[in-house]
Amino acid sequence: MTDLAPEPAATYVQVALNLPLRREFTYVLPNGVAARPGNRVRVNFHGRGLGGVVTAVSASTDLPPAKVKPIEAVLDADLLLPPSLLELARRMAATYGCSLGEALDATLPAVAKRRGQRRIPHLEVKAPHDLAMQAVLELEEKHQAQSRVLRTVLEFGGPMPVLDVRRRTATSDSPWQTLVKHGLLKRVMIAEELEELVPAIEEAAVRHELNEHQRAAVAKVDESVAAGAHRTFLLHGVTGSGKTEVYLRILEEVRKRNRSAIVLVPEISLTPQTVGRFASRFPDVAVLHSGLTDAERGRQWQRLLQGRSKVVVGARSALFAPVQDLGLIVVDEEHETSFKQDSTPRYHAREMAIVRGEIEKAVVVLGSATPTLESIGKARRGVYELLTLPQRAGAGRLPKILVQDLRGEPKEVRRAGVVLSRTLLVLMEERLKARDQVLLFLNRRGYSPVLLCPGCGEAVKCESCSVSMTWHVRRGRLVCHWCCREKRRPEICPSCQQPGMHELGVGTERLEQAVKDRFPEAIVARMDADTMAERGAHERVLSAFRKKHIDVLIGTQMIAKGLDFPDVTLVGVVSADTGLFVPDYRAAERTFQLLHQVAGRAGRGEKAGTVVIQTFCPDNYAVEAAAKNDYDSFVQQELVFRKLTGYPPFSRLLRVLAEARAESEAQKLLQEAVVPLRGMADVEVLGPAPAVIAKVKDHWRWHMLVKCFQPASFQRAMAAIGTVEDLGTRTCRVTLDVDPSSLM
DNA sequence: AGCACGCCGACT
DNA sequence: GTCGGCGTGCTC
Repeated sequence: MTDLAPEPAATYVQVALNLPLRREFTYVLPNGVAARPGNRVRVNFHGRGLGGVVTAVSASTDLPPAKVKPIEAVLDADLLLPPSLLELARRMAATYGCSLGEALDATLPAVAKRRGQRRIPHLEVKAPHDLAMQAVLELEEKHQAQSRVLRTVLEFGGPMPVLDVRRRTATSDSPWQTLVKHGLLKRVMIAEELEELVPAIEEAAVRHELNEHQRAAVAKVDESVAAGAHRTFLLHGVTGSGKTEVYLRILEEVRKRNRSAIVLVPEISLTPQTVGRFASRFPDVAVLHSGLTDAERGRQWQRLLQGRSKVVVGARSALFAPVQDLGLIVVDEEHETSFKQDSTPRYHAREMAIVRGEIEKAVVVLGSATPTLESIGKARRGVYELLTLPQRAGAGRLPKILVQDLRGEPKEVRRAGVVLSRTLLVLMEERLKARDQVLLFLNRRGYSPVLLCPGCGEAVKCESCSVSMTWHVRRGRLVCHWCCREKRRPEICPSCQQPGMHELGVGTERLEQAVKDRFPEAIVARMDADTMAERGAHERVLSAFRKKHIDVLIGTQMIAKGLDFPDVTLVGVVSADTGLFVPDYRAAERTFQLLHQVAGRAGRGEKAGTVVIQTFCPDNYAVEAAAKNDYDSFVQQELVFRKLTGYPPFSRLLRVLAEARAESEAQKLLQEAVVPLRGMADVEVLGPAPAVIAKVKDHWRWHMLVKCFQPASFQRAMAAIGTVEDLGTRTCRVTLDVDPSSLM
């Protein structure tokens, strides 16, 4: 009865799954199904369907055959991940200590589940309104989480995305799931609202005349592209020096050689204005922005694989565009922190751009008016080639910068809380009379960052985080900027029961109020995360500003970058000091960058611009250098500080963060993790110590900072720390951050 | 990361 | 007595 016919040889594949498991799993290919490395597959993993990527194919396996499950399906067989991108993902996993599957997930577009729009889970109130209201009150006693969730959804007034509910209430899935089970809430799938990013070609394809510096830069880069070898350039051009025109010319050259190019821009710059500029010059440009549906993203991918688009513009993830014959990668505004992903895999697009350049023998151009110290350091060591654009192109002139020492302001101005110096007020009045436009920059949203009891000196703090809550007038609530928890404003001090809580400090909301009070006839608009929550709001305000329907625009970081309005002749930095005293070695660098960028918003057109920088620290070297527009002098001084302290560019940093409900647990975990690092050559460890924000969402945080002075010691430190999933426990989460952008 | 199994408290 | 909370273990 034995069937002697030989079994056809089975084929096994290694599959990387998007899980924090740093190993691959073996599956068997069903008869007649073929797969290659780079194919995306669907597999059954522990009872659930998961997408994965084939990384290797083999004829045998050491595993007991019973354990090996078959591949369920090979997805989009024609959409094969190019080997160079598989290699890039491997390098990413090795550098950032994530699993290959996680790295690949960042590299590949999401599989479109359905044709058309993506549907995301929402919660809506199922019970009648008064019943739900009653439940909120009843649950307040014993199930605060459920009460908060229900209240939040009720107040939202319609289906609310689950993600937002969780963020707003700082809870897990379990409270809303219980509410669903009890019939108070209902989970519904609703198509995500999407706006089309229309690459409106407002601007004609003007080819600006290049000045000699621009010409030299283009020639240098083109020479390298022609040579067909990898090379990284650092293009340092002052604001308004015409960096974009340089990129466009280099792109033209690359296209002439029939090679493709990727342009990475910060998320915030991905406006129709920028896109239009590229689109008008390169009709086949593919724009990869965050508003694309998964299906659209997939289609773009296909177009790129087929070589139908050869120029790609996009934010961080556009780096993984599967273009053929890559010749050039541009990273515009290379100092922007949005190039660093702040969730796993915590990669830096700039670093990965260079790796991709190495793999595919492409030229990389990093551009900035204020390059990071890391990049300048590399340029000085000859790792990058420095190209400089020292003057403004076209009509623009550098603005006049005044530093206003706030220490000299009369008491009544300071006591008012809202600090608009007389200098700034006089200039505003003058410019508004002339029908010019004014930008006021303040990097702090809300009305006041602190609500203080003058009696006992206690500030209202978030119950879940160790930060004070910000008072938001329009919402009429206190908001925690770390966990988004909200609560009503207490009438009396929570600690000493005295009335008369006092608003301390100034945010954009308060500034807006002050400006409206002072200039009642002016049209004032505010741009920050609060006013821009609505889709399309960003575009709407900027377009109104462009049409001069707004006289004064107040904003946070959001207005610091890229805005180019010819009638802005006055820029006020309301407080240059907000970022100066944060416990981060880049405090000075970030302040300089910000001041420089903001100042660059003035005098873009024919008219001369003025910038007023208000500060309590006029002697600080970052403020001084920014006021003099002197990047080199800033770098000179900052390098001395970095050398002395051993921070980048003189080391590479590695941050390990442990978070747990019990503080001692986080502490203990790190104290064990640090042992193998102690005494390691060319490695210095700071900590373990409580993190700057010691508690977030009821989790206590400890961290340590590892300075690695050699590439080899970085590798050793990474190996010694081991895998995060081994380190972490059920109750203590561990995060490994290479080249961390935040140390909080 | 999920999602199972397995053990202790507050409800019928 | 059970329902249901979240603490360990495993995944080809």
